[in-house]
Amino acid sequence: MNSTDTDTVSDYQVQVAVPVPVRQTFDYLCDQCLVPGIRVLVPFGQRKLVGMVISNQKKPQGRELKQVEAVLDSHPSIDPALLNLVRWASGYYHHPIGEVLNAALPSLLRRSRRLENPLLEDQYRVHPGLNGSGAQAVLRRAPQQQAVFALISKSEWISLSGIKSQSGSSGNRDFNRLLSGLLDKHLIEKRTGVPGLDRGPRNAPDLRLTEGQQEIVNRISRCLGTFSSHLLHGVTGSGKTEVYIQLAKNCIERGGQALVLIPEIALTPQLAQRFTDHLGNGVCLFHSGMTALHRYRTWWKARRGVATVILGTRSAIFTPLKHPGIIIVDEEHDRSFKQNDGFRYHARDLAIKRASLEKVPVLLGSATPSLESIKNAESGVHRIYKLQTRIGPAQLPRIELLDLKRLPRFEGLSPPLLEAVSEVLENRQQAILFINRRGFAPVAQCHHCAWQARCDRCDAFLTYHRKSNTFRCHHCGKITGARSQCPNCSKDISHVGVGTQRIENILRRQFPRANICRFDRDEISTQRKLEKTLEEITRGRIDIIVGTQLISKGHDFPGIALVGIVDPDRGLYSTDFRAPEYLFQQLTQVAGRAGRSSSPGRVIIQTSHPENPYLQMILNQDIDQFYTHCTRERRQTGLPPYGFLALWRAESKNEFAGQRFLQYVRRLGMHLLSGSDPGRVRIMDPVSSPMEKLAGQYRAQLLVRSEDRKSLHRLLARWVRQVETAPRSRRVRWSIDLDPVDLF
DNA sequence: AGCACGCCGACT
DNA sequence: GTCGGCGTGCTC
Repeated sequence: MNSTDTDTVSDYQVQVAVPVPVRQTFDYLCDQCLVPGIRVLVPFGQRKLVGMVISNQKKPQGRELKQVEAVLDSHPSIDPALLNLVRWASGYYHHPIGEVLNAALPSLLRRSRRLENPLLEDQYRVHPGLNGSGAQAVLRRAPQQQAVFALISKSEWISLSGIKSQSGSSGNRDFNRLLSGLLDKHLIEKRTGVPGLDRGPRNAPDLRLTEGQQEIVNRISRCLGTFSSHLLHGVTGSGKTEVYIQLAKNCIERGGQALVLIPEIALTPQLAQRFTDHLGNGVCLFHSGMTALHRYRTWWKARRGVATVILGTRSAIFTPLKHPGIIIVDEEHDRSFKQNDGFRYHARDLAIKRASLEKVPVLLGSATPSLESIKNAESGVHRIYKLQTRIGPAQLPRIELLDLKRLPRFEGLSPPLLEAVSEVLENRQQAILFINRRGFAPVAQCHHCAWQARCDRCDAFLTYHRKSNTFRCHHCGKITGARSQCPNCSKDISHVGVGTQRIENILRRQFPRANICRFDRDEISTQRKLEKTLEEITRGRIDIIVGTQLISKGHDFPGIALVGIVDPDRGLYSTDFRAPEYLFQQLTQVAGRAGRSSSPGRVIIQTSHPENPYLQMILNQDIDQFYTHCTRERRQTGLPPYGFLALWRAESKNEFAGQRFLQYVRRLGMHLLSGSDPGRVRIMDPVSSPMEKLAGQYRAQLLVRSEDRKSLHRLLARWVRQVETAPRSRRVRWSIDLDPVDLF
C-alpha cells in the first residue's frame, strides 16, 4: 500500500463520486492536486470505475486509502457551477451523486476516455505545388479519383464528410481508398483540423416583433447578467418563439450563450431551423435522437463557448456553458421535462436552480403554464408577462361541444363532425382529428364468452393494430400476432373503441378523394418521416391529419381550419389529481393548431359529458377561471403546488414483496417522525400502483405528503439512508421520486 | 450496480 | 463428493 516501490509520494487526498447506487463518496490518495470536476479512474473493490473528484484536501490522514489509478482530465470536465448543480440535485432528489453525475456527463465521457477535441477531423486540399493540367493527365484512367479530385479542388480544406455530402448519392464509393490514391500521387494533401464555423445567420427573414413582444424582450434583456426568473404566458400562436430568438440574440451580442430547453425531439426540426435562420450555425442541438458523438460535439462546443445557442431536450440542462447568458424553457408545462426512471429530475426545476447558480435569467414559456409556475408568478417568484393575442391576422378558434348522448356515431365520429370535415374539404382547407390513442381499437373481445385480449405481462388490454395485423401492449411494448377468432369459442372477435388507425379508416371510406395522413408514433417513426410529413402538411398536400398528442405540440401549420377532438372523456375520469390540468393543457394545445392564418378556425369537441365544468371552461376559453378553480382545489386539498409530495416506489416479480417492503419503509418513517419533530409530514399507506403489473413486475407505491418542503426533506434525508442500508431493501427494486408528476 | 463469499439442493 | 442457486455484505 505504501509508495515504497514507486517514487511517488501521495501528498493529496481526494473525495471521489463513483457511479454506484450508494449515497456516499469514497476517498483516494493521489500525488497531484486534483481540482473538483476532474475525472479519475479508481480501483473500486475488484473493478475499476470512472469517478469524479468532488473535493480535495492536502493531508491524507486516518486509515489506509487506495491510490487514484489514472487522471483522465487535465481540466475539469464539469465546471464548478455545474458541479454545484449536481450536488444540489443529488441532495434535493435524494439520489446518489455518482448517478447524478452520470446523467450530467455525455455518455462518451462516462467511459475511461480522455477528454479530446471531438471536432478534429481529417481535411484535404489540392497539393499547393500543383498546376492544373498535371492532375488531368495522371487521372485520365481513374475517373472516380478524378471526380473526387474535382470536388476537392473546388474548396479550401474539405473533410471526408464534406466530400461525401457534396458528391451526392452516387453509390457507396470507398472514399478512403480514393483519397489515399490521390495522396499517394501527391495530388492532394491532408491535415487534421477543426472545421470553420460560419457563424453568420443565413437567409434570415426579418424578425419583426410586435410591440408586446418587444416590450417583453426589453424587460427581460435588462435582467441579463444576474439571476431572475420570468414566466411568459402567451396564447398559442402569439409568437413566443420570436421572443426567445430575440432574447437569445441580445444575449449573444453581450457575449453570452443561450440554453434553450424544449420538450421532445418531435418539434426540433422546425424550431431549430428558425433559430439557425436568425442566429447562424452557432446554434447546436442536443437530444437523445443524436449519436453519442454528435452530442459530445455539441457539449464540447458549448463548453468552449463556440456554440451560441444550445437547443435541447431534458438532459441538455447539464450542458456546460462557458459564458452562460440565459436559460429558456419552452412549453414549460410539458411532462416530458420530468425524467421518469433512474435519476428522476425535473429539467424545468433544475433550469431555475441552474440559472440562480450561474447568475443568469431564466424564462419559462407556455400557452398553458403549470400550476406550479402560475403559483410562483402569483407569489412574486417569477415575473409574469402575457401575450393574449395571436400575431398577424390570426384569431383564436371558436370552440363547440357536441353532445354524444344525443348523436349517433360511425366508428367514433358523429354526423356533425363528419359534416364539418366535409365542409373543410370543400373549401380546400385542412382538418386535424385528434385522438390520443394509437392503433385501431383499444379492446378486442368476444361477445359470446366475454374473452378479451390482454397482455400477460401487464394489467392491460392489447391494442389491435390493423396495418401490421398485430396485438400490441402499449405499456410494455410486447407484440403478438393478432387473432380474428376467439381462442375459447372460435367466434369472431369484435373491436371496441377507436384509435387513430380506425379513424383514418373510416375517413378514407367517407372521403375517398381526400389526402389523409396519420400522425402518431407508429407512422412517424423516424426524424426523416417527421420532416417529410410536416413539409407535406405545410405545403397543403394533406387534407386531413389524424393524430395523437404528437400533433399537438408546437407545430405551426398555417392552413388548419378545423380541429376535431374525437374522445376527450378518458381524461375526465382519472384518479390522478392532475388530470384536469393535463386535459386542459392538451385540449388547449391541440385547439391552438387551428386558425393560424386569416380565417379563425373551428374546434369541435365530441363528448358524452358536455356538462363537465372543465369542458365548460375550455369551451369558454376561460383560462383565468380554470386556474382560479384548480388553484382553489389544490389549496384546499393541500396538493402541489400548495403541498409537497414524495413517492416511494417498489417493484418485484413477487406479487406481495413490494407492498411488504413499503410497509416496512413506512414503519421506519413513522419511527423517525415520532422520534423528532413531526413537522407537518403525513405518510400514507402503501398501495399497489394504478397499473399494478407492468412488464412482468408488480409495482407498489407509498405517498408522503407535507405542508412544507423543509420538514419533508429533513425526514427524507435520514429515512432514505436507513432504507438504503437495510438488508431487505435488496429484495425489491425501489426508488424515491421527489415532486412526482405521474403517480403511476 | 457488481463482485465475492457462503451455505444449501441435485448432478457427473 | 462437486456445481451452482441466490441471500448478504462491501466497495475508500
